[in-house]
Amino acid sequence: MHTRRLVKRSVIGSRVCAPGLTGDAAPLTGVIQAVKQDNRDASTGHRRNVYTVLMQDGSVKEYSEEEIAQMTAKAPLKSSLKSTCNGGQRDGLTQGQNGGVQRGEALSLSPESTEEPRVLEHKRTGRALETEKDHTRSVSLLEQKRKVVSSSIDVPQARKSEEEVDMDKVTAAMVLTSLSTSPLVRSPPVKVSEGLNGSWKDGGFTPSSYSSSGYWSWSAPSDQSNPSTPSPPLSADSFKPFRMPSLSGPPDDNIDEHDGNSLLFDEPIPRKRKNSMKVMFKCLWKNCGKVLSTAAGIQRHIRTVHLGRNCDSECSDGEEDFYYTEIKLNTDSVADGLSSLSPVSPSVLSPPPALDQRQPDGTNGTKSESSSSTPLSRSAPSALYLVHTDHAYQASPTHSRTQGFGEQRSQTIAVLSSPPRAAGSLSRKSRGEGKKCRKVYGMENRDMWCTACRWKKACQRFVD
DNA sequence: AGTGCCGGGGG
DNA sequence: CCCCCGGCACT
Repeated sequence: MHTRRLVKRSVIGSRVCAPGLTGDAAPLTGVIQAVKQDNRDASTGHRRNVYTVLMQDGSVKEYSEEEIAQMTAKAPLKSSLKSTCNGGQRDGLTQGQNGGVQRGEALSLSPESTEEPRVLEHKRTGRALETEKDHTRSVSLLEQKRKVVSSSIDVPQARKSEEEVDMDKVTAAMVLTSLSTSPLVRSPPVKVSEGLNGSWKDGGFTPSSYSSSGYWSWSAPSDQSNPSTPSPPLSADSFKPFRMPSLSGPPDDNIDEHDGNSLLFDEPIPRKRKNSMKVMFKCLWKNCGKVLSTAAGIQRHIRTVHLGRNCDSECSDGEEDFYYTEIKLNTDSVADGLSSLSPVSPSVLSPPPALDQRQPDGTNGTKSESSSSTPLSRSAPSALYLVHTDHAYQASPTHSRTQGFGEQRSQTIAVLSSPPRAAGSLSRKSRGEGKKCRKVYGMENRDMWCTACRWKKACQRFVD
């Protein structure tokens, strides 16, 4: 099917690889300037297209459809052009995650696919035309490319060189395009997030712009409801700036990303995503629940307030880590995309409220709503927290310290910020899922439980 | 079945 | 109060 779709559409602006006047010896690349149908000329009787190509050397030539197709298809060398132009193979390669299906088609290059190049082209000029006609396809390709960006593929380079060669006026545009483009792709989770974290975290919260790694969402405003497409895309605006240089190099980026595109494509391209995350640090000390925006702050808080140490961080033995938890709030729409339940309301973004509700002593009835142990558990989340928890033992420092019960540190857990169970039973909230004395100490050590647990009351030690 | 804890009891 | 437990809601 791809062939059908690929071809026959406007290819103006597409680059092609054509044999020089002398033949294959010196292949030239050129840009299709016009296409016309020529019935008369067809020796075979059926009509065919004649492409007017502006060659890199400035000359203008006309080629029949077949000629162009062949040129591109035949010489391996030239194929570079092809890939350069359309990036088709890349698309196929990188599909991994989602949307593998449709992309697959892009992969195969048939002779006809010669025209595919134009897809790429839309970076520059020809895009408007093709867009209109074949935007659907274009979009998918773009998407793919975007996704692929990070992957290491040699294609890019080839393309680049080609472009340099044949692009004259277009070159500039290309460069700009590639530089500013695609948001892309999978962000190396950890790295990115950390880096970003620090920055915004310290400065107060900046609700939007942080993209978390691991989660992507596609919530294009206009069409998040595309259940069938698992693919996501992702990209966060914030990435743009650095992404190019480091990740994939200019070449692959490709594509779209220009405003122009967005205008041209009426389809919402999932690219501009905002994955925003916030990181908060919550004190886990019994009945404290203080939430600070910086790790240092929370550590200091714990050190001074709970551990009774006044010295600076130097004298810290790291114990503070056990008493606070890092919470990442993912404001983006993973939730809405995945859970498809409720549209996200911005209001939910602020973590504090959610956290606060339960910290009080747990007796007011709202205590355990967010679970720290079940990832993505609740339904209809509007935002989600990634809780990075270190231990929650705030019990008696001496105890936990020396005994070291579960030493599992750093578990990353996702918790939803919106009141999970609102929908369900009103009377009873779901029970807290965090560690409780019983779990931590076991029935054998019941005497070590907090009194509340002993009384079968809401645990006050491990308040989640 | 195991767990969390509300709502009630007894001292 | 302190301590304990029946029993329900959840997982």
